[in-house]
Amino acid sequence: MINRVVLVGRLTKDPELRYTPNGVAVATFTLAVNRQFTNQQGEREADFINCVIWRRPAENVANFLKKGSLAGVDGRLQTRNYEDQTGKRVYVTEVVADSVQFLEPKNSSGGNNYGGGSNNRNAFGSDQNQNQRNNQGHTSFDNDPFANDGKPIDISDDDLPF
Amino acid sequence: MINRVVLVGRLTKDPELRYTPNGVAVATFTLAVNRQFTNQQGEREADFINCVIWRRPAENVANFLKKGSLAGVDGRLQTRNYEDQTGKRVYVTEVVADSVQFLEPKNSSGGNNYGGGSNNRNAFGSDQNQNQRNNQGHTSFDNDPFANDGKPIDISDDDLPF
Amino acid sequence: MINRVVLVGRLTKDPELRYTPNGVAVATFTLAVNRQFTNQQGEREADFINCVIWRRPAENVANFLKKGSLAGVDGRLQTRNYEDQTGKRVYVTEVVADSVQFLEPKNSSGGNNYGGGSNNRNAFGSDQNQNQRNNQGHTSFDNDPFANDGKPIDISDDDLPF
Amino acid sequence: MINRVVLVGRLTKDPELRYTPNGVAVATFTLAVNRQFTNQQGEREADFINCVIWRRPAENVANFLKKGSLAGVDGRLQTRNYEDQTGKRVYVTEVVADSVQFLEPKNSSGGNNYGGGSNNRNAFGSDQNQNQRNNQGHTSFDNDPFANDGKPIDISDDDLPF
DNA sequence: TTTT
DNA sequence: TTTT
Repeated sequence: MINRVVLVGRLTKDPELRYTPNGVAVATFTLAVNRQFTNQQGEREADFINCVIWRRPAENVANFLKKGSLAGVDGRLQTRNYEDQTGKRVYVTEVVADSVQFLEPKNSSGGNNYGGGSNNRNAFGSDQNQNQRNNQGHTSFDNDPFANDGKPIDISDDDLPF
Repeated sequence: MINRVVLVGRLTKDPELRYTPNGVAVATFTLAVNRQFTNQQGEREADFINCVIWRRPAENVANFLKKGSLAGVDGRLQTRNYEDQTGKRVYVTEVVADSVQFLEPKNSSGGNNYGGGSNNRNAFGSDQNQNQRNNQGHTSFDNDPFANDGKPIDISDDDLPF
Repeated sequence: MINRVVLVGRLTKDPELRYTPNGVAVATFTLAVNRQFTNQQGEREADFINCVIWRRPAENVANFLKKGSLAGVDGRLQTRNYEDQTGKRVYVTEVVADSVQFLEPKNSSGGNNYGGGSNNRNAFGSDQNQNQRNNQGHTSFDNDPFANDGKPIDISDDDLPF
Repeated sequence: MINRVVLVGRLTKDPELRYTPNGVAVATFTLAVNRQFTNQQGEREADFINCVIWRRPAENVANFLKKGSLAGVDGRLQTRNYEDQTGKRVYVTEVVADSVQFLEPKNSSGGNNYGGGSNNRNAFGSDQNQNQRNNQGHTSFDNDPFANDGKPIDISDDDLPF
């Protein structure tokens, strides 16, 4: 059956890189996609779409994108559900990316900081994401890749698309 | 920015047709889209994707699709959030359809009942959705089109895409 | 860069199955995709879009689709050019399918013949495409997969997407 | 039926803006979309896809895009055919854009010239496209919007999508 | 809360 | 050269 999504938008935060117990990389990020039309208050709203990407491109995403980066995603919609702390079932819809395109101009450093993000991607110094970026000290997880806090959910190596 | 979704799948239930206080039709339905590959247990899983369509095509959807119907959707991803009964914020991602294509063969009546649905679309007799289908006794609403129970959320005429 | 096409339409003819000199299967077919709106003469026109699919799914297409079959295509646009008999350069745009979905109902045999096609897919008897369908007597080619007549063009194993 | 195309690529030349006899604007341009994978010679090839856009957005395209600009297109595939000078029928596949997104950074002037294009969009001085850009001296046409030379083909107001 |  |  057909299931295809194409998005172009900006990352709302730096991407998160994690590893399954089997060592498979998975990056998650949220794209803010501005709507074409303004609402009745004349504001241009945005949709905030959670995206997941696996394996090698996950590491590229973590290395080359940051908060504010313009990116294109070609992927498919996936639904999951899990039980939250209170025992309530939570339904999640996210985009599993087949590929992510980096749409920032190459020389998009320094001045073009887009007002956010750590921006020390290629820089030395303290970076709280550094260990993940460098693929050491893998943050292994067996749960929701969008959860920071390690509540066990249902993502494991089983979710690998291939 | 680019936000495009194309799906082909089957309705998990009969579509729901409602009307905003201003009398604008909106239909909601969920598409089950079978995944291309089987999981590690060898099962073919599906994604269950909530869809919304407005105005005239909403009435067509309510009239021509039912549980089990094969349909194609061309639309965009939309995110919303609202507070549930317990005060918890719920995040929703759904597809706002620009168009819905009916992929059932024309003569898909009688024998081809696909084992589900009320299937009295053009028939007489008791149909709990009949009043909506016939566009009388409009179920007006000012809330989540996916909620059956009228808890006020955030969809109103403001959400009309044009 | 992003290059994505999704189509649903009907085959204008039985698909053509060929093999590269290296034995790689490639199927070609044209989808008639009816336009949403009628023209000023009130006619519903169609676009006729050439599609190519490689390898295993190519053989599935040849085996399961025929003239008039409803099919969905998820793929990308490709452009090529070649010199025709008269030395004129011809520019071609076609869709390279990643996947093709068969949208005919399973029991779409007998009565549902859609007035065209050989329709002896699973049948015995004379079938002029049989040798291709059965993967014997491979029609090897080193040219335009849409050309019936073997004029050498530019498609070879080099064109394999992976 | 479903017919959807999404592209991100760079304009191979400045867009061409024309007007139908009825004064409807139409812009044409070609997008170079780099392929994801390199060919057997290790080169990254591109597909060159002709695009058309009508009415108001056509004028925006002519005003804001030029050779080398990064742009996204959301549209549908269209096929046409016409008879060339020699009486030979020529088949054309192009993308009719519903919307075009400008993906260049705002401050993409001066230094960021991307090595091509006239780049005097907002500048004074000789610009062979100026009259078109300024919407005076409309280049009316009743033929192929991709032909520079006015050979009558088959595009007229009839081709307006709405 | 899920379809064939 | 076009499908239902």
